[in-house]
Amino acid sequence: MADTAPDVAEPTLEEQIAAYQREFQGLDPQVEKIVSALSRLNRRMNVAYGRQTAGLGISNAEWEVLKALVLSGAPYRLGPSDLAKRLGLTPAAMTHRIDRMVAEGLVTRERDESNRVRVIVELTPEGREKWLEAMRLATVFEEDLLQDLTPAERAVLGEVLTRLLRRVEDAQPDAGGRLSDLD
Amino acid sequence: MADTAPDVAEPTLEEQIAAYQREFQGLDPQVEKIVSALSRLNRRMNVAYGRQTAGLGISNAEWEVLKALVLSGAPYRLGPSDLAKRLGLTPAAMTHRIDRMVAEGLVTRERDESNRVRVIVELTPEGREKWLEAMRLATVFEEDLLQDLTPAERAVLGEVLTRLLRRVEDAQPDAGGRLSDLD
DNA sequence: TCTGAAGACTTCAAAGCTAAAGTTCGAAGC
DNA sequence: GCTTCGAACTTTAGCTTTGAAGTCTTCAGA
Repeated sequence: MADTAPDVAEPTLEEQIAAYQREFQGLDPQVEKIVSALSRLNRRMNVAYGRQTAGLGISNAEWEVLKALVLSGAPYRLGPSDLAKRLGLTPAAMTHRIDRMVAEGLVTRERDESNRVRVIVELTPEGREKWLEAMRLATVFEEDLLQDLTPAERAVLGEVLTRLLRRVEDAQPDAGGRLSDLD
Repeated sequence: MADTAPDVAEPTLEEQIAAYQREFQGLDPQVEKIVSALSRLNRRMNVAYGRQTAGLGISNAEWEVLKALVLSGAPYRLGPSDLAKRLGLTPAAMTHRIDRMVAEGLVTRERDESNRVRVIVELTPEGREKWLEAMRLATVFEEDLLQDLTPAERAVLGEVLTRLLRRVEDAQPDAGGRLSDLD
C-alpha cells in the first residue's frame, strides 16, 4: 500500500484550517477561516452561474460583457477599452470576445463617427433579452443561497463586506487589475 | 460630443446596485449588495495574491499547486488527478502545469512503483520554501485586510460564510467543478 | 500645412486551458 | 493464462487570453 492514500478525499474547510495550523506557525485560524470560506464560496457561485448561463446558450464570459453593458445604462454602449477595464481583460482579449458576440448577435460594433478612433459596442435587443433571462436565474439562485440568513445577519454581512471592499479598493486604486483571477 | 461619455468611470458598488434596480424589477438590493461585494472582494484579493507571488518568482497558478500539496500533509505527495480535482482543472491542464513546476524544481514527478499506473507528485524543499514565503506575505495581507473588524464582526462573518459555503457544497456535491472560474 | 506624439483598437505569436482521443497498467472473469 | 474492462495519465487539436508590435486617427506645435 502506497504512502499516498488510495483515495485522498477533498479536505473540508475545517480540515483545511487545521492543516494550515500544523504547517504554519502563528496562523490566526479565524482570519484563515474567513478568507478560505470567501474564496471557496466565490468559486462555487461561479460554477453555479456558469451552469445557468450555459443553459441559456451563452458563456460566463459573455454574460460578464452583457452585465457591464446593462450597468452602463441606456443606450447600453461602451468602448472596448472601457469594457476591458471593467472585466479585467487586456484590450486584445476584448477585441476577440466582441468578435464572437457580434457573430452571435448579442452586440453590435461600429465606429464612433464623431471620433473615428473610437469604437462603440452596443447591446442588441437579443443581448438584452439574454441578460434578462440570466438575471432571473441568478437572482433565484442568490435568494436561495441566502435563504437561511436572518435579517440581522444579512445586514451585518452586507455592511462588513462593503467595508472590506472599500479597504482593498482604496489600497489598489485601480491598479490595472491584470493577473490571474484564480480560486 | 458622443452619447458615450468620453470618460466612463468604473461604477462604485452603490452605483452598481442602483443601476441594477433600475434595469431589473423586483431585485432585492440587500442580496445584490452581498453577492456583488463578495465577488468584487474576491477579485481584488486574487490580484493582491498574484502580485505577491509574482514577486517571489512564481505564478498564482503555481501557488495553488503548492498549497494543495502542503495541505495534504507530510510527505507532501498527491497524484495529478487528485491535484486536478482540488484545483478544478482538467487532468490535461494538470499534466502541463506539473511539467513546468518540475522544470522549475518546485516538485518532482515519479511513477508509483507499487502501482505503475499512478504518478506521484511530491513537493521539493525548494517548493516548500516558496510556499512558506508566499504564506508569510499572504497572512500579512489578510491580517491587514481584516484589521478594522471587531472580534464580534469577525466571528459573525466567519460563521455566516461557513454556513453559506456548506449550503452550496451540499447543493453541488462535488460536481466535477469544471466550468469557468471567472470573476 | 506638415510633423510628431499620444490614444484606441487590432493583429500576431506564444502561453495555458479544455475536450476528446490515445497509452499503459492493473484487476476481474472465463 | 488470456481477454476485456476500467483507471490514471498523456497527447493532440482547437480556443481564449496575454504581451508586444502594428495601424489608424486626432491633436498640438512649428
